[in-house]
Amino acid sequence: MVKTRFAPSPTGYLHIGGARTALFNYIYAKHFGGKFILRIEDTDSERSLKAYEEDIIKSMQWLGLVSDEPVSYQSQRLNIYKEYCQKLLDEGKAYNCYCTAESLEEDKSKLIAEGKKPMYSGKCRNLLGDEQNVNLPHVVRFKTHRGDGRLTKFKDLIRDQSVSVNHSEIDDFVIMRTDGIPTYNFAVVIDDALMGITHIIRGDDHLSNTPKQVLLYEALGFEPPAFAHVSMILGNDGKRLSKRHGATAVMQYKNDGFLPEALINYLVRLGWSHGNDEILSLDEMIQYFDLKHISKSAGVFNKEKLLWLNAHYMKQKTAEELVGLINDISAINNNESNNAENVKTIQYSENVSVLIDALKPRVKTLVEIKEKMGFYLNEGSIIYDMNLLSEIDKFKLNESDDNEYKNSGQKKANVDEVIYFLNQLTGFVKNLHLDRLNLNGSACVNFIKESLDNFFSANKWSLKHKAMLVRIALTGEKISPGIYEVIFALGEARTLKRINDFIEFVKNNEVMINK
RNA sequence: GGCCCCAUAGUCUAGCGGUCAGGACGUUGCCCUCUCAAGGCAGUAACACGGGUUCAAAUCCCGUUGGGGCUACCA
Repeated sequence: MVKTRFAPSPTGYLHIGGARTALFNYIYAKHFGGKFILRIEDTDSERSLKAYEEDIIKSMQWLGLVSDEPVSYQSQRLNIYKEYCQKLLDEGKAYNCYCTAESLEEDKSKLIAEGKKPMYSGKCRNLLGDEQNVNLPHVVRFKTHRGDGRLTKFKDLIRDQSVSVNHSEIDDFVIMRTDGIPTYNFAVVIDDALMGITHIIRGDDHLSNTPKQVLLYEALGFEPPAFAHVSMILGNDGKRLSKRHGATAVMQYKNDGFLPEALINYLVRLGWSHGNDEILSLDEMIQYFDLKHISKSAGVFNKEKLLWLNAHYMKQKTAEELVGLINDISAINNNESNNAENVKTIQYSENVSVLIDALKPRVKTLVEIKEKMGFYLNEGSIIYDMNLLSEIDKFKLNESDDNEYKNSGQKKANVDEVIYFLNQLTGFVKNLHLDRLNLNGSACVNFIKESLDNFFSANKWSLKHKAMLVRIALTGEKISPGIYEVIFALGEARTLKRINDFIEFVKNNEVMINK
């Protein structure tokens, strides 16, 4: 049975590179009906943090990558590593090293100064029993085969070729630290072997470590698993992805309003392909995934494409689902920054439903939906911005002398005409009797559309020339969903109030408009 | 420095000896249109370089260049 694992160290948040590795492992195992497990490699007590551990687990959950076994922690398996270390010691495959960090550092800088490879001298390699005092601080080093001139090789499934390294390149590396905690290369081999991992899919930053691990598998009498090294994700400057390239933490994407299906889809296509397929559900990924089509070269993270995918997946959600998702992240984001405006949770209603459906094609993230609902969420009065005056200036009541206006060039809107129009609009809205209509959302929007169209044509007005004034009156913005939807979402009372408020705004700025 | 890995448009990629080098994001133009989007249509743009092998090379081999990784009592 195929069994894979994702083995992050809790020394940082789960970032998108790690998430992609986890995803590859997960869908590879599922493709073969196998198991996927999560193992926390917390052997670096200096840098490991509980908070990061929790972040990793939460991120994995959010992405839907569930471990088939309870999450394991290396810090809870110390006795196991000790046991195997002793075995190697007993068999003469490892030895205690009493060299101090200072003397090691000295040797190293000396070798570098001489232009030689900085490798361990092997000073403690052949200490006799009576030359040792295990009560003294010491590490355990693995006895490699330096000098035998042979190669250690392993096959990499992604490159579809063997990678080999000469033993002269492999140092007697430390497997057990002074404090009795194993190093990465040692613990990872024991865990993967004991946990029955059949395929190791990991970042290619581990490619150079693999020969050491293969040597360890042999010394321990374990069968090595299959290896597959995925190249790294780079930032847009071609450098290894880091915080300065913007968001890298998975949870940050959640909070920024991305859907997990979008992130997963983006990540799977960053380095893997299935012909020309771009949109893939988790099930489809599982069905089609293979190592053969994983790219060997590094990929650059491209947020534009992620946004495109996110927009795509948002369109597939119902308005009600989106409201739930938006409220969910608003709660989180508001804990961090207490912006009163955003604290409000959105109450789902038919008005909200129509509005969100109208907004869907206009946004790329959940956060953006809420931002663009601002005019609706704002229950008080709109503070009309002065930059709206330029739109008011363009207003012409009588459209038949369009050319006259254009040709006269300087002519500004006539405030009396603007107000006349707004008053007419008020009358129109009152006559709609929106509150008394018994229509569902889309039927009501249609009714508003027909009525407004009739109202305009009866006055020889066109939507084209009048819509903007209606829009800015009702929303305070130059950009909004269609005005029919806006009127429906706002409802009669708020629509009338805003028109009235806007009339006041126009009156108060008459001087500016006629300037 | 040494060792290892990688190389198709701005980006992600298809390709696995013979293709008009295909798709997607982006970008540009047009259509649609109450603004902005979305959508539709059209366009733009790539085999890093140099040698081989072969009738034929983006594809195979070798160099060069460029990028990345490892070289820890980090993972």
